[in-house]
Amino acid sequence: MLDIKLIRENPQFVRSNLSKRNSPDCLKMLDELILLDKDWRANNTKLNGLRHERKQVTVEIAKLKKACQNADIQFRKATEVDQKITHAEKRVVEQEAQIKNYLLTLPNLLEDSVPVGKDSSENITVKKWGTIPQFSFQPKNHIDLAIPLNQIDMERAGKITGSRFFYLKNDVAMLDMALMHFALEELQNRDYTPIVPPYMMKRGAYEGVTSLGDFAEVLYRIQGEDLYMIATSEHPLGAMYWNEVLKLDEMPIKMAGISTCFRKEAGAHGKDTRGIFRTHQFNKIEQFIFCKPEDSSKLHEELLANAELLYQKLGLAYRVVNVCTGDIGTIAAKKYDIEAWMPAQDDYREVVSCSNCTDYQARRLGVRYRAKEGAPPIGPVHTLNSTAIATGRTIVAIIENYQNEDGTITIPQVLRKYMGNREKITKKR
RNA sequence: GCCGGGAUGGCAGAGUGGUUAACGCGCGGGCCUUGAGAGCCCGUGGACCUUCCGGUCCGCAUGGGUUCGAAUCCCAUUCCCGGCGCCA
Repeated sequence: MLDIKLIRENPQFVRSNLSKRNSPDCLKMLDELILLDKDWRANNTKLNGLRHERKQVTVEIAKLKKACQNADIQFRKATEVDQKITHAEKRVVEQEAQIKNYLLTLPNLLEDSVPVGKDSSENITVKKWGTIPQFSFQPKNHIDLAIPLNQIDMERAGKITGSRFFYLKNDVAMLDMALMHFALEELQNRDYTPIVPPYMMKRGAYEGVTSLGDFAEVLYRIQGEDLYMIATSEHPLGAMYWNEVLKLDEMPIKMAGISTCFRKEAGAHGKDTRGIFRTHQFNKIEQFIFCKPEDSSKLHEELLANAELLYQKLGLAYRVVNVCTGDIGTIAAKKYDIEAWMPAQDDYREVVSCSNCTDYQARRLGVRYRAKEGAPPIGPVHTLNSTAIATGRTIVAIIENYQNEDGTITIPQVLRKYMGNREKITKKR
């Protein structure tokens, strides 16, 4: 959510920033919001005047009653003003709801270093790491490797839940846990607090951490309850301090979220349908930070560096892209993606998304900070989030990058200690 | 799930139908002081208007209701505490 005061005081600045997003709707909304806000303020002032009038009458009645005098005239006046108030209130409440809706829909302001572009094809590669593996044979995709080894069962998952679900079995089931354990240990060594959050959230909390469009497209709702399954632990971690005021000396708060993620993938029909690359359910370790505004740029780089180091330790080649204005999404002011090399696709694919949400998410959530106990709040904090490891896609990368000609898969060195010190994934009964 | 108790500013905690959320702590500013502290004075939730002097409204968990008037009475919901029940 943007600061309505900034919109009032400096509409040109907001307008020129939002125009980089290549979305005429968004500029139209901004113009409508500015007019609506002006009208609301006028109506609100009028309403306050009426309420004042109403209070005066109440005071008169109290006086007359005390003096045992007749107050019929005042009662009549009260009823009259009440009607006007009811009318004015209705309009003001409606306008407030509309304004809130505009504010929840308008996207974040972008940082200057975000490249201008129309879609993901115009993201800028800022770094490449590692060597793309060369195979002396035709490399297979993760499914054609894992199924003969009896490590993944897609068919039976389809039978009980439909497409985009899976059973992980044997070594790959262990690999899933090993990746979680590995990422968690690395982050704990950097003072990130491990947290298992709730896997469901109320709508009100959810509106604070995500954009309204996500409710239909990605979130599973629990029938008959005001609860949504989390799409990432970013959401319950972000909502953790909902409507709270943090103290300066307790920031930055660095957390490592541990959770399964649930996504409808409603807008992804036909994309990545084979295997476990894009699924309705996967495990993920997520990094999340609450910090002072002046620290967020620096910490954004830290989150990226943490994620990069994990992929370096896993020995997976990747590139880092600076996501452009047309692809960045509603809440981020700047976003990096890490894309790992996927041999079967002969391309880099997204495995990490690392965002600086500046004050946008925090303002929606009402998370502010104060200098010390007793001092008044200074303003909204900044929030940042980044994948550490999402197991599904990382498993795909490992299986494909570490495949051997005989169809077995070498286990990356750093994961062996979590997998009984075995070196290879082989066929299981 | 049942019975009982509760939710008031950053914190602690009064107010239990009549305009004003007491007192305190904390925090900010001022006076005093070589300085610090103590002491004293003023201020300290949010929104809106403003000619910058000030003015108005909202705010006592949330949403309704009763009343000329609600932190206070009634109903529903959420959460917390205690007791009972159920449960991996």
